[in-house]
Amino acid sequence: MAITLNDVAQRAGVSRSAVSRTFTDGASVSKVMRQKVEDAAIELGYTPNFLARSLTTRSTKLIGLVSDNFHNPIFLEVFDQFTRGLQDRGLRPLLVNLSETYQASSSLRMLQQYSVDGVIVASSTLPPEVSEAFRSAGIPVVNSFGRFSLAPKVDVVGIDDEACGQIAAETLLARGYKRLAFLGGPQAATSTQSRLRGFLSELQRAGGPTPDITFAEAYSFEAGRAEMQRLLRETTPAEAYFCGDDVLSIGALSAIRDHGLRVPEDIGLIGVNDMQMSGWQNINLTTIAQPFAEIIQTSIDVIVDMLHAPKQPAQARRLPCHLVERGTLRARP
Amino acid sequence: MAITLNDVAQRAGVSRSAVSRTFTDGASVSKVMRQKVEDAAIELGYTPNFLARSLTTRSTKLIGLVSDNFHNPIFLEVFDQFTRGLQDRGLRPLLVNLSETYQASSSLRMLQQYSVDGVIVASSTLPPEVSEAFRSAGIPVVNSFGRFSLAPKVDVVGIDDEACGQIAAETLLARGYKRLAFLGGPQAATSTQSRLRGFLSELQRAGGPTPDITFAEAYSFEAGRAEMQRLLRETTPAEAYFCGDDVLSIGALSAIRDHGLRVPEDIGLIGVNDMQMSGWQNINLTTIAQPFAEIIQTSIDVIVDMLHAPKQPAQARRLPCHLVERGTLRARP
DNA sequence: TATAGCTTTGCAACCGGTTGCAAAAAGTTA
DNA sequence: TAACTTTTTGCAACCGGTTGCAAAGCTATA
Repeated sequence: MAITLNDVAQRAGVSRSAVSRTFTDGASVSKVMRQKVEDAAIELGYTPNFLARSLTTRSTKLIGLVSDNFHNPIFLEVFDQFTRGLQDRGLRPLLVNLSETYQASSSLRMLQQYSVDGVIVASSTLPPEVSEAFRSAGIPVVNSFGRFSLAPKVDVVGIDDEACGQIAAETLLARGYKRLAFLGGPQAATSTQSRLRGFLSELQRAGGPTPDITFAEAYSFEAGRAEMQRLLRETTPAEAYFCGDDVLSIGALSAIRDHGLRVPEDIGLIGVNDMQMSGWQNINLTTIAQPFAEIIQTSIDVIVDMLHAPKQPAQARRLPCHLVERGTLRARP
Repeated sequence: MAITLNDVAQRAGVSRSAVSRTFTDGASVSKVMRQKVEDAAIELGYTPNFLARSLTTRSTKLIGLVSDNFHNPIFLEVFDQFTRGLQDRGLRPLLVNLSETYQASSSLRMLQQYSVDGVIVASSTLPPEVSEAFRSAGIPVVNSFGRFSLAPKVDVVGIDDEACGQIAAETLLARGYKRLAFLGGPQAATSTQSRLRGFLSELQRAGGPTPDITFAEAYSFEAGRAEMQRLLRETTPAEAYFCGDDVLSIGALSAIRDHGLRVPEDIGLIGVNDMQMSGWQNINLTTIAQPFAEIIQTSIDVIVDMLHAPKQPAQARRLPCHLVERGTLRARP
């Protein structure tokens, strides 16, 4: 069926090794030999089989890209940038979608069977153990969008979630809001916890109010909407909410408007992420931007480095966030 | 490093073939042999190398998932369902992101080198030649979201774009709109052309008006917004617009509201896709739903069938769309 | 108990490549 | 031209598996 090394060798009247060498950088082949082989190869339409090659070179150029975030719109941008970045470096993303029916443990086994060169775990909600399992299995791994830690067991590239909470607190205080609230993502998510911690500590430091604290079931529109509906029904709403992320904020926004209240006049809202849609004029959400491009670039750099020099001590990197002002917070008093 | 067949064979004191057979369904192994091997395998933590295996079995279970739609939010849902569907059948998606810097031709070469078992081209904008190239190379391929044709050169699973245009026309006429317009996606996109054709032919059949016709630069929020801004500035707007897709509609919606007009009171809008966000209360777009789940399921079924019985004659399947009524068209008069 | 028939097993070749090694070829130097 | 280097080449073994084939082991039958 497909053209192999042997076919080319035979056609060119040379040894198999000769053919192999012309397709291996840095191997010793004379000009005339190379010419002969290349002619035959072009004639037959030969292209070397990467998988067979990987058997001896021990490198497949396959990178497992595992995530459980196939519902949050920001992840389309994330996948876009990851796939392009990997492609640019000659690496191939093998996509893994974790869910109830497909556990992290089976993905480890699977990625092992495919001899991936490395794994990128792209998720702000998966527990660190998922990434750690890859490292224990001897597979280079980086956890993108993971939680910062001073003594990480695997390499992590993410934002400074605490600083993020801090920025939210500063911003809301500077706008003169008095009754504040935190409307987080799922309570178990590592990102939610850290953002809350930063938010609280900055409020305390600045002598601000003690905020109400609630959590949505997920980082999703529906969850944000449902939780905000509950708050509007059962409580006296705060003046401004720091929401776990943008999609949650947009859900909350819709609940507030449905309830007949105006944003930012009656209630202020600030999110996290700065996803594309937050900039859409009919949403126009004030939010704290994550540096997606940098996180992804850095993650790829880290994994590429590991391919060449495996088993350096793990390092956690946190990249800075910044405020993006739009229309869901009132102006400075 | 990794545990191989040999290690297990040695540990269990049996031949390599015996080990191979215990890990191959349908091979002949006695109970006691299987036990011995499995014990040794578990002890050593052995798991067979899929790539080495693929060399002789000629099946990698790798499926190329190629797309150029990494910006339209619906594609996150699409990737989610594709990856899950493939995983459920033991197939692995090798993701390819086509762009200016990464052409279809290099992706063909690349996927050949990785001996993928098949390819899914998921795009409503790529020309048919992209899919056809895979078929010519002998790789089973299905074009998801591709354009219907009576004599397709490759298998296609998509919606009936013409019927879609027809539904739009019927709906707008039934609502009593008189001045209609088509605001399409990129003029070159196959989907745009067919939707327009169906729209026009139904208007004509029903004795409706002749609509204005314009095209946005892309299926994107910005493009829809820009084109609608231009229309509002330079023309007398129509009473209702049939927009190329939802994300385009949402862009148009934002332009209309910014211009001080109300939807649906001043201008009506109907999209195509029914992506998640269209249902969000702050958008609430009337639209024509694509049966994403069915298209994806069918695509996977088709490719799986091809793995077992390759080179059947190509077939184009079109799945029905349906209207989803929300808030951007006025009620029946 | 010998014989036929079926199952289980190991040998060895193969899948499509790479690579260490030694022989052959080509290039240098005296 | 002989002796010595350096480069190029092919052989053969190997990467981690699978599989056709024939020999070995079992069971059933006469």
